[in-house]
Amino acid sequence: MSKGEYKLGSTEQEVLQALWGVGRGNVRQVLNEMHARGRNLAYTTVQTMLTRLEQKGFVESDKSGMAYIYRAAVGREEVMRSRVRSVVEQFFDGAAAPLVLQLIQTEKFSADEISELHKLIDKLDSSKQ
Amino acid sequence: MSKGEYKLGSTEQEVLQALWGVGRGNVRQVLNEMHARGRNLAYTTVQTMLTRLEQKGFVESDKSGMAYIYRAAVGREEVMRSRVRSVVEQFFDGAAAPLVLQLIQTEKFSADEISELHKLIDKLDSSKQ
DNA sequence: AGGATTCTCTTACAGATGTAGTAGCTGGAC
DNA sequence: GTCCAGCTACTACATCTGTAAGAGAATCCT
Repeated sequence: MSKGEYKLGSTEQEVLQALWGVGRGNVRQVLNEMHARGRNLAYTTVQTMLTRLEQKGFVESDKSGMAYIYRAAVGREEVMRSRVRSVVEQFFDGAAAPLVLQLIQTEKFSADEISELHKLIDKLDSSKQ
Repeated sequence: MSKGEYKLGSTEQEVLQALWGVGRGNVRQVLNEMHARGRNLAYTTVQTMLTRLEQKGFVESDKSGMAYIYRAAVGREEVMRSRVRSVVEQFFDGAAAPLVLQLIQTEKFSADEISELHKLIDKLDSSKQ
């Protein structure tokens, strides 16, 4: 089953994001990061979240002195890709291209971004045939 | 938080997808669609889901004779876009272009898809400057 | 009419999630 | 040595989700 498919509640996700933000740290540091991001939770709430995230395998910790130091056990990239995958599966029948098309049509891109895309696609193009 | 914001559980989503699939129909029809998609739930489970979806405003119904006929109150497109938006916010700081880049780099596209993309981007390109 | 079928309505219940209080341990300040 | 600030551990509890059974009403078959 490859991965238990990143099933997280929304607050859990926020905490994980904060942890990615700090890299590694104890509860307090993650809490502060959350605050910095405008999310106010109680110390113990963050603690609970980190514990649960650890139980689910998204986070690891080691005890250094009195406090536990937490760090993410899964990469941001990895989780992101899985989220994108899930959207692609659910809404585009597994094909990513239509999503790209839809993004290009709906979202506004700057000229820079466009030429960036251009380059990339050209590269794909030539490596393909 | 923001407004309504499509917050659905996973089974709720599946049921909504099935409802999009059938267009409009009663519980039984949605149930059948679910079965067709390989998802086996009890009749009453689907019923519960539809009721909850209605409470949340994702679905509407009207009584025709004995049975309720359900239909989605939100478009597939709309929900999809919101899901994509949420990924973009969470992982790309709100900018869609990086997601497109990441998709292009990670996913495999057929030659057809590539030329399709090509065309689209050319169009964007010229309409932009 | 009487049973079978099919709906809706009501109720249940376990597990996940969000949120947090309280108690107790511990290392440093004094 | 005592006290405090900070950390963990344990506990709590309301909601939300997934899943469904059972009761009762309308409809249909024969």
